[in-house]
Amino acid sequence: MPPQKRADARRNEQTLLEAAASVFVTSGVDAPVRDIAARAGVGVGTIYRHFPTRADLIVAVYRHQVDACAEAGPELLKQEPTPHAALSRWIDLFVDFLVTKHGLAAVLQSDNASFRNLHGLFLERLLPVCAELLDAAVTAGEIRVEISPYELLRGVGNLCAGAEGDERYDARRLVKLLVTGLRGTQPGDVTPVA
Amino acid sequence: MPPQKRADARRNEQTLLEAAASVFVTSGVDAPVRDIAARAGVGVGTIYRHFPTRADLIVAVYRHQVDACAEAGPELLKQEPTPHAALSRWIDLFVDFLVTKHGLAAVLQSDNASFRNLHGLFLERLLPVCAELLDAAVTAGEIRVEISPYELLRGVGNLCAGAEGDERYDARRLVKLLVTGLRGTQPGDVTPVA
DNA sequence: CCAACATACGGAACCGCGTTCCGCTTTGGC
DNA sequence: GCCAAAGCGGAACGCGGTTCCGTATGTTGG
Repeated sequence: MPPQKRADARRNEQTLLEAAASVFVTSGVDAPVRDIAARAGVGVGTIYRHFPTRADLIVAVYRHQVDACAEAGPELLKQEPTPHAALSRWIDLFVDFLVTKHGLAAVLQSDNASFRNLHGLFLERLLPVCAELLDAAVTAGEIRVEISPYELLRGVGNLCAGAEGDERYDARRLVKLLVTGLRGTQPGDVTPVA
Repeated sequence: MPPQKRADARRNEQTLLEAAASVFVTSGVDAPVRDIAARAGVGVGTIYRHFPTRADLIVAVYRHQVDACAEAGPELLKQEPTPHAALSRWIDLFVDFLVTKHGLAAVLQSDNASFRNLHGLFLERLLPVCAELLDAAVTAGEIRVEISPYELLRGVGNLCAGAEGDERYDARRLVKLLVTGLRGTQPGDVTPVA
């Protein structure tokens, strides 16, 4: 068993998470590390002892929400009338999450080495869920297009990038288009357009 | 009439464009300005006298290709059997262009002030063309989904971001999905899937 | 309660990047 | 050949992530 961390260290870690979360809200996920340190009233060194890289901090801040999103998957599969509906709702959740975090989607697709972790966390948690929902929809015959869970997730993530602050661009609409497109062309299907 | 530029200046501008193009190919669009200067055998100052910002240099390097893409639009409208086919082909061109330029799509969606120009050039040249094709497809009754040219262009661009170097992610497939999705669900339609 | 040691802290320093600035060089019209 | 004007090189600046290390502080055995 590793020895307990010092009390002040644990306190600082908490403070940092809160400071980061709050700064992310106001200045976006791209906020300078120094700003977060300042907000938390600590030195930058302290950040880096707790979170080896910027990306780790971001991961830590959003871990709970990502988990929540992941856990919602199976629930939706039970509640919604069809697997495709569940998939669609779940993707809505994902999109809501991304779109409300200024700059998150953008940073998610940066292949900067330091952000691998971020990408990694999202994949690790969400990919299995996405796969489950997608599989269900496929075996239910609701999806007639070849697509991998990974591709779907990335596609949706990409569509969400830079979606804030541009009233001409509505990520949700495009994602909906994509998800609807998944079912391929079905004869006699009634698709509400508005 | 503005006075002629000095001979060495014109020569340098050319050299710079070539150097930049070549560096972009090997190191991606994100290559450091210093690398480009070194490759061209000039100082960084020279770059900035010719191209006020990084983005302007990128714009200059790709202007011809963007123009070519823009000009292909009306052509396709004449050649292809239907407006939707023309739109689809045109978007293929656009995607090809983006995907083969390492990092371009990513930089295109960065809302960094300095990249506004880039975004701007693309929009200025391509938006009208996209609008024309989209309009044609709409009035031909081939598209039953509300979408603006801007949104389409951005969506496609976004889907292309980070597409290189990830064999699990095929931007073309997703774009195709999106474009197919534009027609909405049509009864008895024959959509070639492969 | 008090050393004495490990642990954690602050923030200066470092590196890479875009961009700016300025003293020097080159060009081209006379 | 002369000399503005135009252009050039690259040092210097600001900013952001990350590292380092001298100092402070929590912890623990006496």
